[in-house]
Amino acid sequence: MPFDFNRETLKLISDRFKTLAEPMRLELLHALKAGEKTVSELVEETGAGQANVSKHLGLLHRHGWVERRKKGLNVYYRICDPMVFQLCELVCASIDAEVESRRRTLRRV
Amino acid sequence: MPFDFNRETLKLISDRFKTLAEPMRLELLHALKAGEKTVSELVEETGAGQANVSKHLGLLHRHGWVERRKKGLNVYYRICDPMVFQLCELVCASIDAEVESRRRTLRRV
DNA sequence: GAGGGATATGCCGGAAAAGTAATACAGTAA
DNA sequence: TTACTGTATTACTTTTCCGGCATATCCCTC
Repeated sequence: MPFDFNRETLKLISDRFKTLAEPMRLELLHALKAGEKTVSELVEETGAGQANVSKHLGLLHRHGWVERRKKGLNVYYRICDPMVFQLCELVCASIDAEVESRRRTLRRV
Repeated sequence: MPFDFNRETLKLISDRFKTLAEPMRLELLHALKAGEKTVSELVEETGAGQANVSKHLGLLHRHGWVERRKKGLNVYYRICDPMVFQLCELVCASIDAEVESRRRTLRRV
């Protein structure tokens, strides 16, 4: 077991969850699943403002979810750790479980 | 694949991450790992205010992470879906990976 | 029913974070 | 150098959320 769950560690973990707790950032990560892309491409794809996209990418980069590479005027971002998709899949499963649980509750089964 | 990642789905997923993006809630979940506990016990264990603990538990409950059971004056909370600990372990692994990555970067390896 | 303990809820102030616009910075081309 | 493009950063506004206080609600005991 690499961690004991003191306050400091819990803060680290929650910070990491917080990074994923924004639809726009998830959208960016999902867009990058297909391969590395420039900021402009991501702006185009998401329809969000350039400053906004840039800030979210910066945050994802600071937290180690994406890496970047400069090429001329462009900056290419790419997924650093595909584990993020495992996390999303687990969360999706938990959403399924929640929906199913509520269904059972409603049916009084 | 149960989900396609449209805006609505991304909102659902991010909401779920957001629920875990708070040290206090992680601490509560961790405390409940040992078994179901009352609000008072959790207040005692965490040292937080009663209203605060109650609100966090309510949020965790609304999002399907914990279940509750009333017994006399007390309300017993318990983990609903142990998957949350899988998520934490994955995040811990990603923290390790990030630390290691930064180490490599600093060493220019 | 009255009193008291356990839990939930509503309100408020402050901190954190998101979005936007404007601007600064870097790289390219002429 | 000058002009232009892509990206990052800053300042500002608005929204969201946590924590604390007071209070309401529920349930037990007497």
